[in-house]
Amino acid sequence: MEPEHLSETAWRFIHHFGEMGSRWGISRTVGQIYALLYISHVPLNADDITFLLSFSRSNVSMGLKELQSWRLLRSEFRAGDRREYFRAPEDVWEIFRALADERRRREVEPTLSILRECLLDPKNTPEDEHFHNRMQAMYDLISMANEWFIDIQKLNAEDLTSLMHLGAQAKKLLHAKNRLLSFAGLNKEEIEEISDSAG
Amino acid sequence: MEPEHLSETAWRFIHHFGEMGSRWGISRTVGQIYALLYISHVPLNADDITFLLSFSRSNVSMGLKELQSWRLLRSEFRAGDRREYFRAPEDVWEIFRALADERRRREVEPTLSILRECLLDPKNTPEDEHFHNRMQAMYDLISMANEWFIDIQKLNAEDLTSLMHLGAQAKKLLHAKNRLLSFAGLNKEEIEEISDSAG
DNA sequence: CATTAATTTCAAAAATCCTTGAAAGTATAA
DNA sequence: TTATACTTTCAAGGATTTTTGAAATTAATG
Repeated sequence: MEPEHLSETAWRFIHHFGEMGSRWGISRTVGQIYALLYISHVPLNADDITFLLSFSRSNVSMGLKELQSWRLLRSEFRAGDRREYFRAPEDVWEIFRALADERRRREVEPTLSILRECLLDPKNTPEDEHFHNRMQAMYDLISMANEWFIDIQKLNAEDLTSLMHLGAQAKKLLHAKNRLLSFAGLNKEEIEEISDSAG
Repeated sequence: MEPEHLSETAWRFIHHFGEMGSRWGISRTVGQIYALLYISHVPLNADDITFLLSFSRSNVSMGLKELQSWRLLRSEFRAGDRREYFRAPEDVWEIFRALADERRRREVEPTLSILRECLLDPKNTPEDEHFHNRMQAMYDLISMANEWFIDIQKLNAEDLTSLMHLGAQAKKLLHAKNRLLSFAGLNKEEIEEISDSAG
């Protein structure tokens, strides 16, 4: 059972994500394959993808392999059919999280390692001193963002939504909460306890 | 006055950021030029960069032009010297913010436009319906993250730090605050007022 | 075990992206 | 105005990345 050809709209979507992928270190092909799997209402096998996107079979195979290395695919087999069927996870936040986490591991962590190494090197001149400070500043920011993402990653889609809508206002909240609790005459430990129980 | 050659450590740093750049849609050269400017204790002109990194003069010129298009450079002139001297902003958060904002404008906004267009297209079949829902889900997440970043961008480095350290706990705070204010017998408007004044 | 179905590997071709030097452009100084 | 110092443009060449088809591999079936 061959799948139908793609609609005009579907192709526009797929094409755009191919282009975007190529700006993000993922090849055009891989971007398009993923976009197709993302919008498909039914899991697809490699031949379906080859047919729908007109790539070579081997290109599709390599693309699927790469997507799997990013942990971005689910796959299944069917009775009486040897072929493997692929699909993208339902939840967009889950997809984004997988992608971001993999980049974190492949790119951010190695960068932090290099920075740590460089920070250990001896400082012989005032220029070295300056260099050291700049690297430290960069290390601090990347490290903080890295930790932050590890933390955020634990949230489900709903909690993420409320946190994001909170946005920059979260800072205000912290102040407001502490002020209120001070009014109420509570001490630090009691504040923490209430915060925890409210999660 | 020629600048000295780069130290071993400096070269390691520059080389790594060149490689990283090439995974992020910025060419190796451009990545290295920026890394050099970032760690330099003194502003550099195009010839200094050519000398230190051994690229062609024209490559450096184009690289600097690209970095300027990303709003990542400061430049200055000196009395009795026609050459333009470049440097990176001091504040790493400012750099990151400029980079992220430019990507937001160049990549995220166009993606949202395409999605909006696709979402307007007619839904003729159940497959179209499914496709529509998936695009809507993606639109919602990207749009939310986009708004969030616009919001976060306004923060200075210090406030960013406290917000990030707050991390996923911010959600708890929201609940804790509302509970406490309820205890205190305040209504919604009063809560907002206190939150605002505490910023 | 041999056959068939499906997938993967890999080296070469194609496409894309990056770098260069020569030439043109711009602006200051004499 | 001409000479000089510096910067930018651009087409050609070089390097890297992507894509492909043929051949090898793996795995299920009769």
